[in-house]
This record gives sequence, structure tokens and C-alpha cells, in this order.
Amino acid sequence: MSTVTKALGLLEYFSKSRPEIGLSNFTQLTNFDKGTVFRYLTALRDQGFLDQNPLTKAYRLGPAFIRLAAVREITVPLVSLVAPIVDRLAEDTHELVHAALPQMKGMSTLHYLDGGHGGIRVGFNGAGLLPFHATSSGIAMLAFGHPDLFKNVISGEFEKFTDQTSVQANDLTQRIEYVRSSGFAAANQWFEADVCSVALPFFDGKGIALGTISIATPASRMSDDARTSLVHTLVHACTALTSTLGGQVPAYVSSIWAHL
Amino acid sequence: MSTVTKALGLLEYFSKSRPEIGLSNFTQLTNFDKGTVFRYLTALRDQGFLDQNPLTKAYRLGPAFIRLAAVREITVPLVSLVAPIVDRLAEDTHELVHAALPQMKGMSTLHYLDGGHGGIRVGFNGAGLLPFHATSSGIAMLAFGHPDLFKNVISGEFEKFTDQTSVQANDLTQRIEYVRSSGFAAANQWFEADVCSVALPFFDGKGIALGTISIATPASRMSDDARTSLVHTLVHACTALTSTLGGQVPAYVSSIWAHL
DNA sequence: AATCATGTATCATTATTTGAACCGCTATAT
DNA sequence: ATATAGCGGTTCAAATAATGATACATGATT
Repeated sequence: MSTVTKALGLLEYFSKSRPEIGLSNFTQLTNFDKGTVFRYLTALRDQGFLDQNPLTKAYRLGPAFIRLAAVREITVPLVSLVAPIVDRLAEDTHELVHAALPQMKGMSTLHYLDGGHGGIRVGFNGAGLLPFHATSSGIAMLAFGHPDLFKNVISGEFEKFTDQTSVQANDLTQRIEYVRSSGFAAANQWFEADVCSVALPFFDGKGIALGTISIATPASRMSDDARTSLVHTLVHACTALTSTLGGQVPAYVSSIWAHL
Repeated sequence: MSTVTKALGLLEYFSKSRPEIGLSNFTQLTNFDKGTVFRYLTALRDQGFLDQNPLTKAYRLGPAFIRLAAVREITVPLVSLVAPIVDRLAEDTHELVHAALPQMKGMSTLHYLDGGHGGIRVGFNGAGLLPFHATSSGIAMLAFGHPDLFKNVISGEFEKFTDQTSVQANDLTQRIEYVRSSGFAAANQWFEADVCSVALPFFDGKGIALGTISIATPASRMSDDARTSLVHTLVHACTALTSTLGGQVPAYVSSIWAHL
């Protein structure tokens, strides 16, 4: 493991619930030597990737991300192409619609919108990572994404979030194969009690899934009919998005989607 | 120079005008060994900080920035606090208003909006870096920011963009001292012919400038009266923003601003 | 066929990373 | 007021990982 990898790994510890991390705290979290962590942190800070709370001296994500995210979006304008599609879906379905991309440790938000007006809603943290094994987005991504992604993820450990969460590699592999043959992933309270979701992938120019769009609802609203209807809506959206992005839905997927 | 710093430095080569960079190209740009660059690039790619164009194999900024920028904004919600103020200024002044933060090599955009309706406008690339020495934002930042920033910047080299650009450390230092005493920075075609601007800082809890707000206009519209009026507007905006951010305008600046 | 690009592999040299001990500061407890 | 514990930060010799030169496979372009 290169020093660069280890240093960059520090950035992954930040989240909504852990926005600032001090030196000692970091050494515990990482089990690296304190001097080592300190050198990593100062290198990251000097480049603007971290920033220090002047009062507590604790580190937090730095201003470099503002600019680099802007350059990234100009280079690959994913968010600006995906957002209108998600917004339209949310408006049409009145549910929580979420577009996501894979990262190492889970699916990360591209854009989301809750189209629900009143009543029961699904809570959601747009800056978090959704686990691959316990969400419809994650399973859809593993089913239709790059084989290396599947290999990496399946060899890891899996947390049990609810009674319904599968944590055995065998079960997950089987589930993923089923998803591949059915053309979409449907989750029934795998991650959170009372939340169901469906997810479909969108593809790059080589027919490899780039990311997913999913719709989450309270379990009470996810009847078979409702699910079927959402899947049909998502087929249209993902087909359109794939084409907008200059991608290609693989022939076998295209055929499954046409006969749903 | 640590390996981490060198590897992170690669990310700074990306910009709107250079969105993708291949391996050979990178080795030329950096003067590092090809093997070394390759190792850096794969480390960055594996962590999601880079991403490869599947066709050309060239590298571009990766999806990690989308998520980390979101976490950063939750941690330190600068953009969401600054944006409404900038938008309001743009609407009121009908000019290009820009909020910026310092990075190593220049001022980077927090948010901007061109409030002009028709007529001559100032062009602007929101994902770029504005040089410290040739913009009102940069000079204002150096005048009111952390002394270390000034030291680092002043010891570097300066590009001459127009006839009006000062490139001597002495001249710049003098100019910065003048700005410190007058409470604002005014640029007259330092960076681009025909573009004038004024900039004022906003401050953190210790009275160190965090960033700047500037307004740019065509030279033809920047009369002394117009400039005075814009400065007054910016005094209000920066005072308000500083307070919104929980910061403190230093007493000496506060007094200058009150007597403009 | 020749050129240029990415990526892979090896390996002695060298420079960087490492980790334990140490320092100075602050807050809390005795 | 005096110890103590926890924090961020520093130092330096020893261990290790990064480096860069060389060489080669491969595919795209000319």
C-alpha cells in the first residue's frame, strides 16, 4: 500500500456525522503512527485538501474540493445531466429519487430529490455512502457494473443492518445474478426497516454500468403493482440517460427491459 | 517534498482548458519519471480522485470530488451562505459579482453571478484560478489574509498579463500596504484589458480574511463615482457576511470602512 | 513498417518514511 | 498550587519504500 493511498485514505473518514477529526483521534482510527498521521495531515492541509478549525486544531475537509468538484463537473457534467431527470422522476412519482455513483466503499450521491408531499417520507443523507450489499442501488451496480467492482466488493465483510440484510457472499452473488436476469434490483427493508426501493443502472459507451437511479418508498406503499410501475418509469429514465451520456444499454439488458 | 504532496500536485494540472491529461503528457508537465507518475496516477485513480477516459486512457478528475465537496459543504457551509449575498449584489449592481477563497496558486471561485442585462459584459470562467498579483480579489486577500499567505506568494514569480500588471515584489508590497490602509482593493486592467474591479475581504473569528467578494465591470463603467458606490455596497455585504460566518472585522478595518 | 502512446516488469540506489521518545501547552483533578 | 493526563506538534536514527533507468509487450495512428 503506497503512502499516497494511505494519506488519501484519511479523507474517507470524514462524513456528516464526523465532520472534524483531531490528530489523536485520527491515529486511533487508522492505527498509524502519530508522526506519520501528522505528516499526512499537514501535506493534505498544505494542498488545501484539509483545513484546520482555528480553535480546536481539528482537521476538516478543505476548500480545494470546491474548485476541483467544479472542474470535474465541467469535465464530466454528470450532475447537470442527471439532475433534471431525477427531478422529473421525483415530481412524477412523488417519491424519493436518487442517482448514485460507485466509490470504493459504497454508492455516493450524484443528486436526489424527494418528490413526496406530506405523509410518510423516507429520510436520507445525501452526503453519505450507501452500502453495496444492502441497497437496491448497490446491488444493481454490482450486477451491471465492471466485474472488478464486484470482485472487490464481494471479497469484503458485510454489516447486518436489519433482519432482511443478506451478509453471506453466496446469497449476495445469487441475488446479483437474479438481478442481472430480471433487469432491475428491488430491496425490501435490507438497509432500514420499513424502506423499500428499486434501482436500475445507466451505462457508459462500453455497456458497463456507470451508476444507478433508484426510488425509495415506505414499505406500505411498495405494492407489487407500485413496484412494477416504478420499474417501468425507471426503464425509460435510464434508457434516456444512457443515451444522453453517449452510452449504450447492452443488448441483453435492452431486451429484458423491453419485455418487462 | 513528500510523495503525498507530489502526487496531490498532479490534481492541480487539471482545468477547464486541460480537462484530460495522458501519462506522457503528465511526465512532461511534471518532469517526474514515467514510472513514478504512473504509480501516482493509479493510486489516485484507485481512490476515485481520478478517472480514465475509457477510449483515450487519459486521466481526468474523478467522482470522489462530488461526494467530498458535498461533505465539505455540510461541514463548512460557505457556498450556501455566500451565494445569496452574491446573488443579491449582482441583482442590485447589475455587474459581475464574485466570491473567492485563496488556494496555493490563486483565488478560486466560491460563487459568482453576472447581474448584467445585455450590453457589454465581463467574461469569466468560474472553475479557474485568479492570480493573486493581478486581481483585486488577490490583492485584497494578500492585504487582509494570513501573513504566511503573503510571504508565500510574494516570494514567487509573477506573470505580466497586460501593460498595467505589476510584476515586481516591491510594487506589489507597496500596493498591498496601500490597500490595507484604504480598506479595499481596486484593479485597473491588471489582468485583462478593459476590465476593472474592486474587492473587499470577509473575515474569520480571529479577524483574518477568509476570502473576498469582488465586482468586475468594463473599464468604461468604472468611474470614480461608480467605484465609490460599489465599495460602499461591498462594505455592507462583507460586514454582513463576516457576521453571518461568526467572524469579526478587525477594529482598524471596521474604522476605515466606517469613514469611507 | 515505423512511430508513439500506455502499461508492465525488474532492480540497485537513494531518499523518504517510520516510530519511539520528547516537548510544551491546557484543562482537570488532587 | 501542584500533579496528571491528554492534546498537538517535533525530532532523529533506523528501516523501508520510492525512485528512475532500462527494457519490453501491446495497440493505435500514420
